[in-house]
Amino acid sequence: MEVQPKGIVLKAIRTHCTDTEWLGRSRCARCDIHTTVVQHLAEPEKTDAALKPIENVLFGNHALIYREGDALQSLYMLRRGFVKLVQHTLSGTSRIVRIIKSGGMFGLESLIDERGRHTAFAVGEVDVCRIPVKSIRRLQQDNYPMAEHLMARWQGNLDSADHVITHLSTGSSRARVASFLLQARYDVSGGECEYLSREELAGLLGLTIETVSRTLAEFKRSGVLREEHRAFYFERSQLAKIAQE
Amino acid sequence: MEVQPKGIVLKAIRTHCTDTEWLGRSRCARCDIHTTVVQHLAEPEKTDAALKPIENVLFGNHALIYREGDALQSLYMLRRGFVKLVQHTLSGTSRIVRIIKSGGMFGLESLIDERGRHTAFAVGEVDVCRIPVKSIRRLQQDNYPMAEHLMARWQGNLDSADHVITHLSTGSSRARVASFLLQARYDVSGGECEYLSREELAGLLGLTIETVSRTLAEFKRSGVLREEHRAFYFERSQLAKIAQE
DNA sequence: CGCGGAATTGAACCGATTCAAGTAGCGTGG
DNA sequence: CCACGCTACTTGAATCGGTTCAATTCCGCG
Repeated sequence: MEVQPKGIVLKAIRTHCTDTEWLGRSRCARCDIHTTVVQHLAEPEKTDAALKPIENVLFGNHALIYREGDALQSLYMLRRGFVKLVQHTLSGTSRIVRIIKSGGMFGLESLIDERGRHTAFAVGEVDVCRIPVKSIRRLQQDNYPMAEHLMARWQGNLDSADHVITHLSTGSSRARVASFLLQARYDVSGGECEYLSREELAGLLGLTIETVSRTLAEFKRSGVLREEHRAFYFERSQLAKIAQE
Repeated sequence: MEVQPKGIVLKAIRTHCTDTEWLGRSRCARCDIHTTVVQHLAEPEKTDAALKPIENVLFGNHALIYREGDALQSLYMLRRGFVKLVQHTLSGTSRIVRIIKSGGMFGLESLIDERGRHTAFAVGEVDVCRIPVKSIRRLQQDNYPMAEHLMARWQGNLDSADHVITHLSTGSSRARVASFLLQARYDVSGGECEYLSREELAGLLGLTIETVSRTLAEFKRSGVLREEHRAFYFERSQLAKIAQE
């Protein structure tokens, strides 16, 4: 229950928890993500009722969203920012299992048995929709094509987990860091690239902070990587070569 | 597309592909796994039609079930034995991403976009039901509570993947091997414990064959582990202590 | 019996970790 | 505005652990 991730300090927890009206229908209806979840609204009036309990919540960097073992009554849709899902190992260190990117969902396990599988932290400024399980069930009952979307989400998370196993937890430190940069860069849309700290990178790649730092430094020295204002720049082909070492 | 896992040789591929009658209804109806997938059969006659195309297939050890990148038209329910899901890394080596145990499902991605995410091999004698995506969709159309079961399966696979990340890909070789033994032993029901080869263990734990062999040998020497007739015996508490090193 | 694949064991090597020290960056308060 | 302190990051040197390469043993099977 109690999670004390080594070296990670929780900073601000700002939850601009809005009243139901503010977000209930007016916002959801025009949310670009909304359409991917609730499509083909055959009977809008029913949908509105189901959507009302959805809260829009903002978290500051390092904010705790939920803990491993928590009883989750909601799942989350990430509208902006990144969320890291952390599990602690038997030895007490913590391992980042997945990075959720905007548009992704997490806490889906709440639909199965409510037991949160990870501790979820905000990485940077984060904007989520907290969707009560009840809302989902209600939509499902009304026979909205909810299930298929959810299954696709599950598969997406599974793909992400498999990627961490195959590419970020296997091979030399050079290959892992390169693999991370390739897919991180690839997934960032819009240019602004808020990225993980060295410590978070270490937790995701199963390496130490020092090794990550050294590896990045070496990449920079050899000219395949540039770092400016907390953003990385590189040529894909060069890093791709390193990733397959 | 072409997968050539380093050092892994495909042996026999025996597919006792049965005619539709043999399995169609008579077998499915009394399959203990069947009930977990298709419950509450409101209209049995419709279900029968959907279940008919389900094939029961046997694979020998090391048999290839499908390849990474294949267009899957079916998903699989494992009735007996183990299946390993393998992905190849950028450097050409292969990594075991998940071990499916009897009762588990794999190839669920066929429901999303048909593209097989892994190469699936039989580990030992394997008995699967190959369920066409069409059958699933048909059941779903008829409003059977299929979706929830499938979501639970997805979550189960996700839990498994996360476990590989957190416990089998992190920490010392001693801790990883101990963690594997703990959960492997725990999951084996019925006593007979067909287990993975050293090579497969290495692929799952992200170690080399030699390291796995050495670690197991050390466990045996120090008295925490016994190996007889390809089965491991140990006291949970002792290995649990090692797992948290 | 002898073959071949899997597993074991040894020794040298290499790369990641560990421990320790130093630097850079940033917000706070004097 | 600078000084301070905190944290994140960097860098170095020594150590440790896993890999690599090579040789040997074990075991099932024709």
